[in-house]
Amino acid sequence: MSKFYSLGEFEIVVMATILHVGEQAYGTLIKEEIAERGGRQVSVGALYATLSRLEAKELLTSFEGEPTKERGGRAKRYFRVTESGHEALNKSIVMLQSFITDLPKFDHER
Amino acid sequence: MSKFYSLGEFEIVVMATILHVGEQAYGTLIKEEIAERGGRQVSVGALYATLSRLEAKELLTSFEGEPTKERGGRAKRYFRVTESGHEALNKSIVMLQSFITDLPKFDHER
DNA sequence: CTATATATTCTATAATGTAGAATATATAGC
DNA sequence: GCTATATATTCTACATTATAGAATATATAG
Repeated sequence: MSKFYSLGEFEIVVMATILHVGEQAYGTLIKEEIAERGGRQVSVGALYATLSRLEAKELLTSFEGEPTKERGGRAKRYFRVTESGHEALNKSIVMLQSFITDLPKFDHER
Repeated sequence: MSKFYSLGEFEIVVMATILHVGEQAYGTLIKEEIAERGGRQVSVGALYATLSRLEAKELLTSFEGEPTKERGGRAKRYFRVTESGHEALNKSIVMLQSFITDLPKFDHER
């Protein structure tokens, strides 16, 4: 019995991006992918705070990976969407679509 | 020169609903339409707070109308989406669509 | 003038969104 | 082994959005 959480706008972006990126999804790469796909700048703080909150709600899980071999640096933390994360994302998307599809055209009355 | 505001999830819902409802868009009707269209309960406080914030950002305008003739009661406050409101909504939708379209299927690894 | 229906505003609080500094940790090169 | 540097995440702080429900306003019916 998984509790339903309605996702915020940025939460939807983050969850969807992890699915797009797939197995290689870790913080910095997710951040770059969001910037590229959405033409939108994201601060590290914004992203990691959201990742942590989604993990706390069990919509994501994470595990430690290896540091980049090329040049070193800190180890990556990889993220996966959980099954209830998928449900929450799908529900949020379906719900949003019901509002944003077939929008009447803007009627420039002045 | 209109400043761009990225809309929150509920803000998108509210803006889109006003467009769907059209000329008759006032608080209580918007609330009912959201409940019906999205299968989602909305408290009066949640809705009016959002309407006020959107109006403060000039993404909506409002004007006083007449009270309901059928039984009386307080006058309605009608809402209209402004031109910059339209822009903001469209940008938010396009941005979101770039994330939620062509989502890879969930791969039930366990 | 009181009961009731309709509608919005007010008061509080929780959750989400956001930024940037601080920290951790790996490799390269001397 | 140090030091510089690259990579990556965590921490700290605060702003904005989201949310609920009580309180208030105001119209008509009787």
